[in-house]
Amino acid sequence: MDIRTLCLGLLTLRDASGYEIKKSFENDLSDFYEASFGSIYPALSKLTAEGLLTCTAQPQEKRPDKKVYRITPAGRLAFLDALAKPPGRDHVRSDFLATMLFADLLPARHLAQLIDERLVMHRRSILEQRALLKDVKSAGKRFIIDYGLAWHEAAIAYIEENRHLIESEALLTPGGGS
Amino acid sequence: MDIRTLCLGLLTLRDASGYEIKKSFENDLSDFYEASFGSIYPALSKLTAEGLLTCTAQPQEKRPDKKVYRITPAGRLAFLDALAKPPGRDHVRSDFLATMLFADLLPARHLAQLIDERLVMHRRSILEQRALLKDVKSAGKRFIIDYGLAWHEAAIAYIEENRHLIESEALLTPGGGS
DNA sequence: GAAACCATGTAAGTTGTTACATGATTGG
DNA sequence: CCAATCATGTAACAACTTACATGGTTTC
Repeated sequence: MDIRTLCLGLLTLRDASGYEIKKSFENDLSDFYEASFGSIYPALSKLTAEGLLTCTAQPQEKRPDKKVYRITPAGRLAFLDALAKPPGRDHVRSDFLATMLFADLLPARHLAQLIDERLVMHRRSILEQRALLKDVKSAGKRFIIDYGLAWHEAAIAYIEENRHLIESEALLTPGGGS
Repeated sequence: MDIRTLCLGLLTLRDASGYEIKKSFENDLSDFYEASFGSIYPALSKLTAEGLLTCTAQPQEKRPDKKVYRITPAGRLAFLDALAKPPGRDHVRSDFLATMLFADLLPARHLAQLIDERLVMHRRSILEQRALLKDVKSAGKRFIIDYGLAWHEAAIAYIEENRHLIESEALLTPGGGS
């Protein structure tokens, strides 16, 4: 599913501006999707040009107009059509895991630090997602946020239980450099 | 980490041809990285041109020469340099989870089928990864394959325990179409 | 007073995929 | 006999990110 289609989908949940859609990507969707303004704004313009969205400009003083998008009936149909197609497979790309593959090339301290930071990141994500969960009504949104939480917790558990397997083989270089 | 750098890294583990590197991506790395021939072959050519790899063509009868790449000392340094930089954050993109966000727009049967297929996919991945695990010696490789297994297992557990939350809200459309 | 937030948009650049081009061999 | 495996490579295309362009407001 491309950004364009996801924007359309998010607008089935509520009317929103490009900026608010970006926030959505950074909050609820942050664990399994990303999008920058550079892809969101053009997507919204194009969808509007195609009649799948309408746009109402709310004049704001001393600021660019806030453009609130609303999905049209044609937009809803188009989105249902996209949803009906079998979902593609996940695309994952983890620098962290790629690095762990080469754990034995890293100085022990550096490796330990990377792992510690990873754990911190997971714990921070858990706190953020839990905070979001409080005012979520939609079952779908709750499901995916909880999924993210379960994933972060599983990752923490796995890493804590197994880090010794790679740390015991890491390079034992005494002096790091400076 | 881009494909280019990962190819370089894989060649720190053993000499390999482009074809074999592709296999590696489809096996050990399949859960958290992907790469097509269209990115691998040009990457290897470029790395060779830059002196980070050497290439030995093994003539094969009735087949294109098999080009076996080997990392050079300069290549090793370049890779260590890349490893030293802090890893970027994960990039995940899951069509499945995006679809689940809109579970209430889907006919109940379709939703149930998507979830069932997802579970099948996870179970198949577990079998494949377990098979790979048998002849793995490197601690790093073992760590990441086990990580994948833990992830698949956590996903199955989560989905089985929570699918009812979205399935009870799915559209109750009696006739699907045909 | 600096950083982050609000608010939109474009253009250039990166990175990668898909499809094409070629073709023998092996296993079911 | 059909599909998969082995084996390499290129060109066109897609999709997205980064950086630029602009500028007031709120929070620490």
